[in-house]
Order: sequence, then structure tokens, then C-alpha cells
Amino acid sequence: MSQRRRGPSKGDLRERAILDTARELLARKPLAEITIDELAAGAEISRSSFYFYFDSKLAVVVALLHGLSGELGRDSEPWLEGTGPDEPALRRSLAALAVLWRDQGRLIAGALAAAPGCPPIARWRAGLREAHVARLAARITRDRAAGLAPDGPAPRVLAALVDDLRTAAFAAADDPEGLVDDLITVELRMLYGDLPVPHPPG
Amino acid sequence: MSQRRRGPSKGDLRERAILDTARELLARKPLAEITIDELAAGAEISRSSFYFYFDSKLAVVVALLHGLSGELGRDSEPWLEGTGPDEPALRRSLAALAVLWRDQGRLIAGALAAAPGCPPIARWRAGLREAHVARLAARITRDRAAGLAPDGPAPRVLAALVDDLRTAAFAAADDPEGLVDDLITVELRMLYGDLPVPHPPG
DNA sequence: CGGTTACTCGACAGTATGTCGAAAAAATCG
DNA sequence: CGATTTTTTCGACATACTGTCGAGTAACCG
Repeated sequence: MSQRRRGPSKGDLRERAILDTARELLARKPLAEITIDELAAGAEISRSSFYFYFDSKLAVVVALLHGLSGELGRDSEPWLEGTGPDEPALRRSLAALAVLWRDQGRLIAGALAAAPGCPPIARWRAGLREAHVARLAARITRDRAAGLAPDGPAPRVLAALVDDLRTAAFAAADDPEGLVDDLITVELRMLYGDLPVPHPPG
Repeated sequence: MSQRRRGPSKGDLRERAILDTARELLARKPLAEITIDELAAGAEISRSSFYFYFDSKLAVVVALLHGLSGELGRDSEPWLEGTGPDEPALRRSLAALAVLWRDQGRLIAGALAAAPGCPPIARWRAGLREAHVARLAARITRDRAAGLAPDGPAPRVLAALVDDLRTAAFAAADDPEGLVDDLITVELRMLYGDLPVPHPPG
């Protein structure tokens, strides 16, 4: 456990500075190439002082991820709670996700890479995934019952595949936002089969 | 560069022993948790002797991957060179891939995780991906020209999404072979839209 | 057998991580 | 203000892993 307790004070600024430095560095290089020295230097404290605020480099990552959890789910409500091939809702959901990947891609990618071997990160990832999969699976069940979607893989499995596809596609893309249109098409096909393609002509 | 030159001899056994040890360890734990000490111990040489055979831990991984490259592409010819929703061909392709992931999942996953930050591995991954994407994209173009597949994302983009999905799905699955049927359904939908589902009833 | 090549290892140097306890700085209180 | 307690800082240390070097031994080949 970190030794830090409570109360708003100078140390809070340092903690912030460390987090900010981490975000900054992550924008430029992968997590594995960032050392604690650099994080400490960025916050203008000595390396050993760093340990007063965080237990390890991964603890910083976990803190950053925590701040991200909220944003990651938001903007998906209308899509996940809706019914049928509601393309605009799906677009809003994917567009928001794309922005997040554009801005914090290295953080998320670094976290995913470190997940095996770092239980807290693995839990974070599992939690997010489960949240998405559960709701999407429910949506699939709903749609099938209403005759809106064709039969196919078990809802949870199909939902997991959609989740996997999103993560992999965004992680591999250098321009996440440019992928949104195509992801919409593909996800709708995965769920509903062939449908009028939302692609702009040309 | 490694200092080893040529000629079949005792050293060859050691090199093999190192590779075997690596495979063994990878079956039990992730790459990041394997040290050169362990690899050397497994081959019954001192740690410094290890460096006579390989330049680093990742060099061992690269060697293992090299042996894998052949298998990874094979069994996909009929599917990739074919036309239209040829489900049996796709099944053979995916089934072979699933076996590979079952047996060497940790190796592949470890390699993918290490890819950013290890150019040789990144090149290996990029090469495999490109090989698959190029051929699948050509197939998509063919099918669309023949009126067998609906329009949609650019062939290369769609092909890349299929590739991403496979990798992510197999990487996340604890039973890759159990995923084959569902992947078939989903990939066919991605490419062709809704079609008779190859799922066994029940 | 002598000489070249293949192989081995211990000693060393570098880098990163994480711990400890002593001290400085800041907040708190009488 | 001064005393005390809590917060914050840091240098010294211990550890783990990596990679290099040069000297030494074993294997092979004429």
C-alpha cells in the first residue's frame, strides 16, 4: 500500500504532476519504455519520492485507467439500451470510443499488454469487457425474441466477439476515427446480417 | 549478432534445448515472466553461455515464431484462393488456426504483446498480417465483382477487420477450438451479410 | 600431435526496481 | 510564537535481470 493518507495539500499537486507526466509520456512512447525515473523527474521529485505516491509504475497506470472507466461506458447507453439496427445510436457510441482511443490509445494499449501479469489491470479490463458484453448480449436476446435479428452464436459469445473486434481494430488503427463508418457496417452485419450499408457513396 | 556460425554439433543440441525449454515454459507462464536464467538452466548451461546461442530472450521468441510462420498460413489456401461463401473451406482454415492457438497461444500472445518495442517481432507480425489481408482483400474484390458479396468497406479494410477479429478472439479464448463454429458464422456475415447459419441445431 | 574452431563460464558493468530510516518542510495546536 | 505531529523528501542500500569481456576448456581436423 502507498503511505499517502488524506487531506488536500502540496502532495496532491505532486500526485497530479506524476499522473500528468505519465499521460504526457504515454502520448509519445509505449508504457514499457517509460521508467519511474522519468515520471519522478516530470514531477520534479526524486525517484524514491515517487514511491511515496505510488507503489509502482503500474499503479500509476491503474490510476489513469480508473479515470477513464467512466468515459469508456458513457455514450453507449442509447445503443445498448435500444432495439434493432439503430445505426445513429451505434454511430454515436463508436464515435465516442474512437475519440478516446485517439487520445489515450497508448495508455489503453499499454494497459492491455500489461494485463497478463498485473491482476489489477486484468481486473479492470475484465470488468469493462463484462459490462459491455452483458448489456450487448441482453440486447441481442431482445432483438432475437422480437424477430429483429437472425439466430446465430449464443448472445454472450457474439457480444464478446463484437467487443474483441472493437478493441483489436482500434488498437491496430493509427486513425481510430476513420474506422468508425466501417466498424458500424461490420458490427451491424455481425448482429443483423446484410443490411443497407450506411456508407457514404464513393 | 550471435557468434554461432555453422556445422552440426553439440552446440546444436544446446540450441534445441533452449528452444524446447522456451516452449515448455511458455506453456506454463507468460513470456514476461520468463528469465534468461531459466532458459539457460533448462538447457543446462550457465546464463552467460546462453548468449553464445541467442542475443536475447526475444531472439529466442523470434526463432520460435519463425518455425511457426509456415504453419500459420497453410490450410488457408483453399479458402483464400476460392470464391463465395465456401463454408467448408473456411472451416478448415479456422480449425487449423484454432489448433495452433491452442498449442502455442502463450507464445503468440507473448509475441504480440512484445511487438511494440521489438522491431523483429513487429515485422513478423506485420508480414503475417499483410499476407493474410492482401489475399483476403483480393478475394473480397473478386466476390464483389462476381456479385457474390455485398458492397461495403474497402476490401483491405474489411480484410484487416477480419484479421483483427481472429487474433483478438483466439487470444481471449481459453478454448480456441470451441470458437470455430461461431467465428465461421461471424466472418461469413462480415463478408456476405446474413446467410444460412452453419450452426448445428441446439 | 598442434592448431584452429566451438563452446563455457566467472567476473564485471549497467540499468531498473523497490525498501529503509533519517531528516527537512508543512500543518496543527496550545 | 514554539512544541508536536504529520506530511513529504531523499540518499544509501539491497535485489533482480540484462548484456559484455576475456580467459579458459573441449572438440575437431589436418
